[in-house]
Amino acid sequence: MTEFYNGEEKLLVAVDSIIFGFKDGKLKLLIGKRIVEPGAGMWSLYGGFVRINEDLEEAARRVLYQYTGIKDIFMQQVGAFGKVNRDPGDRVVSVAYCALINVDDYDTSLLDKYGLIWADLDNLPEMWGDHKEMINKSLNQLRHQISTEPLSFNLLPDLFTLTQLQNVYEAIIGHEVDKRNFRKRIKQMDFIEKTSLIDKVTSKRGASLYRFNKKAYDSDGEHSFKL
Amino acid sequence: MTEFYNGEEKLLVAVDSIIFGFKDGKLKLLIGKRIVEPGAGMWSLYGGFVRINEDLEEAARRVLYQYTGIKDIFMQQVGAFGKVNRDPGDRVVSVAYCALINVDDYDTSLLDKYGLIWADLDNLPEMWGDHKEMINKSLNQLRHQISTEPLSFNLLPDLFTLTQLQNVYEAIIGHEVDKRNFRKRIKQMDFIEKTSLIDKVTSKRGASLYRFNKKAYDSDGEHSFKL
DNA sequence: CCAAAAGTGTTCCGTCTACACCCATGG
DNA sequence: CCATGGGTGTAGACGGAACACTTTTGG
Repeated sequence: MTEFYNGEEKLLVAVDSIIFGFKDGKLKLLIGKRIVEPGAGMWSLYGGFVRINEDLEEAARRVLYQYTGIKDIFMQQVGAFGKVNRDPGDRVVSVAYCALINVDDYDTSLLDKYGLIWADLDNLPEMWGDHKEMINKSLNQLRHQISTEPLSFNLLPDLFTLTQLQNVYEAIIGHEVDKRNFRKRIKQMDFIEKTSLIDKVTSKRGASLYRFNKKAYDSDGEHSFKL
Repeated sequence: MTEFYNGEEKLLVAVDSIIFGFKDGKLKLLIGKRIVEPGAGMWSLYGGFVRINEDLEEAARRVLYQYTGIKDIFMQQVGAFGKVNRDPGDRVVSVAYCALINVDDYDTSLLDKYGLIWADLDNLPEMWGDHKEMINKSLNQLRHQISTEPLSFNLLPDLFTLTQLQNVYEAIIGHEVDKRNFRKRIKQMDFIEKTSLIDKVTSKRGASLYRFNKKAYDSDGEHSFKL
């Protein structure tokens, strides 16, 4: 590529991944201990440097895949973090990306290899640099988004019970909601379909299984719900 | 600074400024024609490269000041834009920042010097690269924010009439609202104070002047209004 | 038979919306 | 005297929040 902007200073650009996972009814966060200096041994989001020939989002996906084996999931930009001294190792501008997955859907062997763990969101250790700030911003974003977009379904199997759906919802917003009100709202969303199947695993009585109908959702347009 | 991350690729990092201005009851956008290749002559946001020893936000402020003489205003990050080919001149990751000002509060001599103009938001020309995308994202953000934060007051003098306030509000959200409902909401916000002064300039009858009380606002906590 | 989860309606209250007329004044 | 912008109230619709009991069945 011809370079038009000679004489300008170049910087390291990194991506950091904020991966929220759902497990045991709670939100978790994927973190690991830094293995490189400076700051080796500190808890940290994992990330990597953006290469000259890859998009920011590509870089985020590459890094996610490398550390977790996860691919093809929805990742969303949280923002750029660019204070001069945010990383004592060098001047690094970092772009944070976030994703939301179901912990049990993925294999943990890679995680072990890199020493990554699912930490409890409401009991995080001290974090490296400005990572706490990234996490907070992302969490805010997530909570806002859940009232306009159907995030919860990323965390559930194709068929799920309403109680499971409610558990996911509560984990994200961070507090409990009334069961009857919740189910009333669901009933009005025609893109959440009741099937004739019954789940007998999680309860003795058995609960109806539901399904998220993406086509109905996409074609609907009107989504002023809270889920 | 010692460099810990040797061997990683460095990129150009730029900031682009999305400056919304309010004038004649409408939202405007500050744009100019590119003076450097590639793409010289195309309409563009103005921006600049981030230096190794300045924060992203510092860079945004420096560039804003350089082109407009404006300083000490609230700027907010819109996001990072980092597709590989977004700028044919070189690999550039750009972080967009946005601000909102009142056009008449500032001197235009610098703008003329750099060939910047206040373009009509709803009648923008073709824009360079991904700048249209930046603008749209920023506008969305702005419209969301106006329901949680008192943006409008940046666009008004210290003392303003309710009609002026309503004009600003309508310009941002992009449609008209009912006068009585609007004023009802205002009455419930105790951080918008009626003064005993009357403005006789804009109407024959005269309109009461109001003031935004920042202290009352900050100490209030509860701001579930729409303004 | 009992523990555990599923399922189900109603009432109240606050908020948003739609809507139309009189007032004061300068020119 | 009239054109211009300033100022005011009410009624209905709607949506969110609070609230408790019955059902089924595996162990």
